[in-house]
Amino acid sequence: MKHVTAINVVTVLKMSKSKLPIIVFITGASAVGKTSCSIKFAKALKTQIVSCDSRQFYKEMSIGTAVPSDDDQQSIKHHFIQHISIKQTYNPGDYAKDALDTIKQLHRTNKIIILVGGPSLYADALLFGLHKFPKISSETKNKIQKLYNEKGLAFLQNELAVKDSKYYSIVDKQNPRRLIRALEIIEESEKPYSYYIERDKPLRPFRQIVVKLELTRADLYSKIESRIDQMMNDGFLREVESLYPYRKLPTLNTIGYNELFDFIDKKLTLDKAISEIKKNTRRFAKRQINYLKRYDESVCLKPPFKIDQVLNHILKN
RNA sequence: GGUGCCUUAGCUCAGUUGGUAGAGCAACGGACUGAAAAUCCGUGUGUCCCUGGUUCGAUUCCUGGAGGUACCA
Repeated sequence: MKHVTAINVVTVLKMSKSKLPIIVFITGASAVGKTSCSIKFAKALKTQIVSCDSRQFYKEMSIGTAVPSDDDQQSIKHHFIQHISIKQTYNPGDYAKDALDTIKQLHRTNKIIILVGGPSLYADALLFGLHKFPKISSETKNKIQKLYNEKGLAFLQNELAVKDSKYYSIVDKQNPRRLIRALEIIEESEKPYSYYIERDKPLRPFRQIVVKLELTRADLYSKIESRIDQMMNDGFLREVESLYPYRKLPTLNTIGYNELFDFIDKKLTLDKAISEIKKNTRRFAKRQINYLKRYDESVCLKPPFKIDQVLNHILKN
C-alpha cells in the first residue's frame, strides 16, 4: 500500500478527483480520544477545527464536557466551542445554519476542514442536512406539552394516527418526544410531518469523510472511568454547584451534571453519584457506537489514530 | 475442634411439596429529522458448590466432602 504522509498533503489534494472541498468528520464514542486526534490531524493538514459537540457549545460548561484545553485551542483555531450560553435555546437546525456559514468561509482558504464531535443529530444536520421544517412557536410547544401532561401518551398516539397516518406507521409510538415533535409541526403548519420529510434535503457544498475512532470495549470503558476521576480532581463538583440555580434548563439535563445535582440535593452520596456518572457514560458510549453504524461510508481507525489511512481514502475516492 | 445456618445469573437474593429455574441491579442488543450527553424499545446470559445414593427423573430428599458465616470452646 502506498504510504502517504502529512508532508505531501498538498499533493494528495491535487490528486483528489473531487473538486468539492472536504470535511473530515472525526467521531467516535465518548472518551475515545477525538479531541487529541483532531488536533493532531489539524496540525498535519494546517487547517482549523469545527466542533459539533452539543455540550461544548456552552460557555458555562467546561470541566464536565471536556472542552479542549487553552493550549490546544491556542495551537489550533477551534470554532463552536463555548460560543453560546445555557440560557439560550439552540438546536441542530440552528447549529447547521451557523456552522454552514463558518465552513463556507473556512473552505475559501482550506480545502480540508476538520469537524469533530460525537455522532449525533447535530453532526447529521451539518454534514447531511435536515429537511426544512416550520419554526415552532412557544405557544404551540406549550400546547402540545400540556396535552401530553394532561391526556398522556395514548392521546398523542391517537392524534397522530388521525392527522398523519403515514408517519404514524413508522414512528416510535412509545417515544413521547417523537410524537410531540410531529404534532407540533402539524399544529404549526397544518401539514402532516410526513409531507416535510418526503421533500428533498438541501445539498451540501462539500464532500464528507467520516472517520470513526475505535477502541476495544474494555479500553474504552477504562478511559471513561479515568476521565471521570480526572474531572472530579479538576473541580467538576464546583462547576456543577455554580450551575445549580439553572438545573432545570434542558441543556443541563446532561450526564455528570444530573448526578451531581442529585448529590447536592442529598439524593445520592458522592461515591454513588460518581459511579452513576460512570455507568451512564458507558451507556451513552454504547448509544453512540450504535449511532455510528449509520455512517456506512467511513474510515475506521484504531490507535494510534494515524492520518495516513484518511489521506489514502481521499485519494482513492 | 463442636453446633447451627448458608452456597442458585456478573452482584444481592427468591424459588422448585422431585419434572433442569426467576426478580432487582449490573450487563448486552436496538431505534432515533430541531430537548440528541436528550428520548424510547428489546434481551436472562446458569455445571442451581462437588461427590455418591434413593428415584423413571435430583438444583430440590439422603450420605460424604469443600468453602463461607454465626455462636460455643
